[in-house]
Amino acid sequence: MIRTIDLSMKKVPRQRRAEVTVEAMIDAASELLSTLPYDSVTTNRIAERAGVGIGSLYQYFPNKEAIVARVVAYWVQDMLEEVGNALAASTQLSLAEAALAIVSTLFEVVDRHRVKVRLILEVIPFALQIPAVANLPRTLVMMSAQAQASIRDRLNFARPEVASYVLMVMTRASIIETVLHCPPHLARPEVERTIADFIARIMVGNTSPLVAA
Amino acid sequence: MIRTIDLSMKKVPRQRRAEVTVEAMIDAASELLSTLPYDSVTTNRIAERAGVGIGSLYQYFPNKEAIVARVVAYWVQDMLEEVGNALAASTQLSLAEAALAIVSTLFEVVDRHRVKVRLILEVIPFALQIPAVANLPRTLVMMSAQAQASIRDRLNFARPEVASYVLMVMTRASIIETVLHCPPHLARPEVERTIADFIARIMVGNTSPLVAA
Amino acid sequence: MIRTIDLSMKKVPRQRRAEVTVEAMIDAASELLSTLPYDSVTTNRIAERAGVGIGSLYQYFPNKEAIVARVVAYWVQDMLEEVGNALAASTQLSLAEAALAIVSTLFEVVDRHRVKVRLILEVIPFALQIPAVANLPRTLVMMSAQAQASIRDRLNFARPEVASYVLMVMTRASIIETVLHCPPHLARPEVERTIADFIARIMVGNTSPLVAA
Amino acid sequence: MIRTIDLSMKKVPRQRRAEVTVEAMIDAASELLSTLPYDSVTTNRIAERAGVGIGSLYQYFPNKEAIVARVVAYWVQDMLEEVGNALAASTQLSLAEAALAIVSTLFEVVDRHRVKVRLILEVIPFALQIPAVANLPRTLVMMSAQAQASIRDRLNFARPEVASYVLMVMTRASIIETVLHCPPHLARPEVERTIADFIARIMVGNTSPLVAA
DNA sequence: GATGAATGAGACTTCATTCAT
DNA sequence: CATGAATGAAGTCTCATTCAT
Repeated sequence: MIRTIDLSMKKVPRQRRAEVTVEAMIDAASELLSTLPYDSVTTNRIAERAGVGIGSLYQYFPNKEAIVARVVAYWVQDMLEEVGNALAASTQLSLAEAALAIVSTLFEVVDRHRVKVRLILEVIPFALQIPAVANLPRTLVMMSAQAQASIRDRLNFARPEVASYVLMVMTRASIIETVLHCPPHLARPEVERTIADFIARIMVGNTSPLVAA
Repeated sequence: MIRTIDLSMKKVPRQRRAEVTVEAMIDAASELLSTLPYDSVTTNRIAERAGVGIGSLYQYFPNKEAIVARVVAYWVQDMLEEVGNALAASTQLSLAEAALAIVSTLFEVVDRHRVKVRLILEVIPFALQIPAVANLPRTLVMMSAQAQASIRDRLNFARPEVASYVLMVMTRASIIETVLHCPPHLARPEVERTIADFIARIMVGNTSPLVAA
Repeated sequence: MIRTIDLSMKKVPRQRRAEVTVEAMIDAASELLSTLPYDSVTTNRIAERAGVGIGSLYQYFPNKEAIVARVVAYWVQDMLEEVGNALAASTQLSLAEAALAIVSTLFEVVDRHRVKVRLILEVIPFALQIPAVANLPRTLVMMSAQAQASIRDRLNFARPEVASYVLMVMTRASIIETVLHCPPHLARPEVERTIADFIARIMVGNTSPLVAA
Repeated sequence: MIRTIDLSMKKVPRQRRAEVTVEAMIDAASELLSTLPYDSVTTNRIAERAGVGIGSLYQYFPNKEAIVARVVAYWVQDMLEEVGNALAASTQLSLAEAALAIVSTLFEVVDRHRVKVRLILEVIPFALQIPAVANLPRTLVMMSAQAQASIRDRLNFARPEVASYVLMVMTRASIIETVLHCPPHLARPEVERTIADFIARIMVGNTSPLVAA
């Protein structure tokens, strides 16, 4: 039922020359996707921009979906790397400080890659079928869990898994929503601080009798 | 830069007969959008399903976008109405109870309209340019504010506007994300309760010195 | 396992205007098939020659195969009509005379439609999957049987069905083969007479003890 | 007007290694042709299956037609050899016995090579332009004439050449047609016997005054 | 000699939109 | 007003063939 995009290549480039070509095609696709309306990004234009024949593109990618998916997968990989690096730097903090650190980190990364995030979440029709994207929620939960192991230990949720999930969804969604669609009359830095604050409240509140039982 | 979809009709139906025709076209479009892959919803098919000639469709709508936008606008209107009704019924509750009530309400409505929500947020490429959709965040904030006036008064955020915005974004986003993409190994009711709980924590936490001061 | 070509039209022409268009397309296809190498007969060229847009072609035919199949079906229909008429005129003859009449008839028709016969039997790759073509053997047997009812009664084959089949295959194949590929050093009229003679021998021979038992 | 396929090789393999390579390419082509739909047999696939680079293929064959033609030529050569051997074993028989022997022989060979026969006669578009195929009728006539020299002498056709030609066409065509397209409701062995019987009638009939005179 | 990356003409097909009837 | 036949630009993708390495 749930189709998954095929990321495999028709032919794996063996020679250095071919590698360069494939790279050029992916770069071209990436640039065009970031520039033109999605439906204007045609395979012909990608090939043209990459400076290769359309036939070459189809030697390595079985169809249009495949190359777009590949590009998106790279984007996600890059962004996750950045997030990972940043999170790794935020250990050894108090709960509130950690919340702010994580939120700031995500905010910064999402903001810098605003265009790509929008493409993935709101433009490319099958983006959610791309494995790297479909796994994002889980990946992010795992990453922050690892990075914040010390914090997690201090938390004491009745259902840690559910709590982590909701916490991450709220964090991620509010950040992305703010970056992409924040009403202009609200000051972004303030929104950012508020998000962090709310996240902290949730974590702190955990110590209250309301939840942990 | 930010294009807005033209919802105006080429010609306003004057006769009763014409009104019925337009309605049939919108119903047909609505059904097809809910049924087929987006790219399979062609204007010709809409006309056919509505039992009118393709020419008639273009007498009332300037292009494909227009009729799709119109359909989406109706969807949004309907859903907002339901949300409004439900919220109105949840006054006079404690903070925690109110949080749970609101979350449950939204959950239920979003879940029932799952297909349409997904179409709006993840499928129809220009949905976010449709005024009714673009205004959704503000509208929801206002609606819940009105409905929960008593609660809002008991809250005491430093920046009420920012707080409301973030609160609503977190609520909305986590609900929608859960409805559309909740990992199967998490029990939905539990997720729902957790969301409500977290929202309550944020509101309750407000009384703590951590924030308001 | 045995695929059959779909001859149905995507849309049946309702208006007179549409009928004319479809006719033009079929005529154009027929002419091009009789003129160009098969692979050069493209749908675009057919539309161009018919003086219509390529889109119009695809309104009525789901694909290239369909229009080619339609053309072939018409060809077969026309030829069968001619054969039928000619056979009807050859009743009331002696066995030998009837054999000659039938062979002559078929020879004449096949020869006049030489180009089309070649296209059907040797060029169009899927011709044998077209119902009208696939049924040809049976159809021909039936037609000649009807026309030559009086003769058939005088024959007395042990297995009439098998005998008819073989008789017709031999007749048809030798005629077509001769028309299409007769070695130039053999005089065609003589070949024709020989074929008729051999067919007669088979029928006459039937009276010999060799077969009928 | 009548184009003939170029069977010549661009370069004649001089080294033993090259010979092996060419053989591999021909074998690969033969297997693919016998296995896949004709349009799926691409030069690239042939090279791949042969375990050589596509470039190598074009070192020895000027184009796709050439290699296909070469394959077909080999097929025909093989089949003719089998026919020859079989016919050689059927001398010294009575007319009727000889007819049955020849027909049986051809039937068996054609049936065993059914797939290749179909490819040659109904699938490969230019097969009839391949010399080996174009000469088949003459070749078969000559072969059976040689093999059945004693019989031929006993026959006494007015125009031996024409008679042989027609006799062979009828035999060949009815056999092939039966193997490839015999209606399922007819028992093949019976059809086979009937063919042989009819051929015998023709030959025997020769002694009757109807013809020879 | 062998390779295989690269090519690009051109095939089929779709669908939003127009306009004569 | 309504119709639906007609349009054609533009998209995806294939495959025989070349040529630099």
